[in-house]
Amino acid sequence: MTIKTRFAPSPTGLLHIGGIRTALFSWLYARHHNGQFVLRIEDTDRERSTDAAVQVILEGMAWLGLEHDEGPYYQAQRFDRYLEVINQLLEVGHAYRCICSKERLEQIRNEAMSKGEKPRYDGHCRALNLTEDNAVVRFKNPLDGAVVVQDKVQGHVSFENSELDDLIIARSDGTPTYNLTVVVDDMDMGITDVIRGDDHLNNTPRQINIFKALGAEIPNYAHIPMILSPEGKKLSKRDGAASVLQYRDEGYLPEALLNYLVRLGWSNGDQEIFSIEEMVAVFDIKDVNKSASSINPEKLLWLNQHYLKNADNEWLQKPLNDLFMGMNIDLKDGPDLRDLIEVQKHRTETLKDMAEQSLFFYMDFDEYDINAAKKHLRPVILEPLKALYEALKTIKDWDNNSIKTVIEGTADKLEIKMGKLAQPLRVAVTGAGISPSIDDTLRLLGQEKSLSRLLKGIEFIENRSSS
RNA sequence: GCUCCCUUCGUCUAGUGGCCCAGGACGUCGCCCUCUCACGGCGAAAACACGAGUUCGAGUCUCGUAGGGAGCACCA
Repeated sequence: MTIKTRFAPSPTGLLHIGGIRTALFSWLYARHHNGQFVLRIEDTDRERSTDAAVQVILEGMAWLGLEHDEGPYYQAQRFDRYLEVINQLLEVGHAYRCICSKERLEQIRNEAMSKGEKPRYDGHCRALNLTEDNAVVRFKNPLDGAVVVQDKVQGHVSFENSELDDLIIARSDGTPTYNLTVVVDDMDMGITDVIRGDDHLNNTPRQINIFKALGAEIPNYAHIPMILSPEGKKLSKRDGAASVLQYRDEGYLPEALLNYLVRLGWSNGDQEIFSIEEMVAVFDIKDVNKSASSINPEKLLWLNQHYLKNADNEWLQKPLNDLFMGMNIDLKDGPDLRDLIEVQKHRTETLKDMAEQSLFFYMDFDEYDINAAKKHLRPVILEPLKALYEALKTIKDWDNNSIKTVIEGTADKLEIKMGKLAQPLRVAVTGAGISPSIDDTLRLLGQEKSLSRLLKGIEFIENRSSS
């Protein structure tokens, strides 16, 4: 049978990396088995669902290349079908209407809690055969026996039916609830493998009972552990619970994020680096760990750097360009992006770092970094810089080799160390003490700009020593 | 409270009874390279939650304890 998995996020909050990892595992499982991957938006909560959240799901999945074969389906568009199933359940006696007030339910809950029991609905209306239209509809859960979830990650997990209660499948306004819609959809869409967060494990026996009542085939389940913050707590916005797109905007590459996520709770021996193709080839849901894992931003950064170093310069242009645009930088005034990328990609961790550390190539700076200027733009270096200026001026072919030769030659002639000359030069042309190698820096900057900035640096020292 | 789940270096993990005085990776620290910052190279510190049991032998099996998590909605 063809494997069919699905990713079914609810657009009530922005899709974050926890959701993405679930999506990735589902996607990988489907791809590994040459199966199908369905995207379904669970937007039955019309109050809390937002278009912005739907947009993040669609854009995020596309950005990461987790393409779906079917969908996106929207549950809000399938209400007729859910009602049909609810009525069917009502007719065959697997469900019943209930008019218990919220106050009564609240009271039952409180009593159970105070007696040290698990709060459950007491089945008050179960045998009443009510027909009121404004009643909720409850599913008749079996009273005894047990439901065994044969989970691909968690193993056998058994639940006593006596622990479960008659859950509401339709609200008093007639709208269906989550546990019903999931089952109907998974059934209708022919989902063979449900891969989702282990926060749903407790819902699974209820859903299995509904599947049984419907006479439908029960899918395989795999409940994957949650992702925790670096502190081991629940993920919060600042550690990745915000939109996945934030990672894109911060200059992460899709393959780095995917590689990072796939190694969270899953491994293939000691292998750390996985191309998408390798993941698809070796991923198996059975190898997923059962325990939750904390995210580690440093490792993500390391992977991002790895992928950045190995990325195609041509390909990197687009995302880098977007980042520069976001910073209102006019790229016409500086080096070609491909040339910039070639030198910067080996020394930055994210595209955003790359953009930020390259600003001086595209715009003039008003002030020097105060510490760098204090340390390097000093009178002692005035004459050497002047000599260097003259020498650089004579260069005909502005390439690394001639630039380097001139700087080293000047240092030699004046009997000063390379570093003593290069660092002041760097501060003069970049405004600060950090940049690519000095020859790359000057080459990318261009002869004209290099010279004019060096001249300004010389003037700066002169003004400083005279005041 | 009740039900279910989890527990190897700071973090992600390898490990399916002897190959483990526990391996890899990120991070950290040290050294080397070096015009800055990085990259790179070399090296170091760093873990089987605890307690019983089974066994000739346990990180690996069983039970208990402690700690953590999830669920128990007319949310998904």
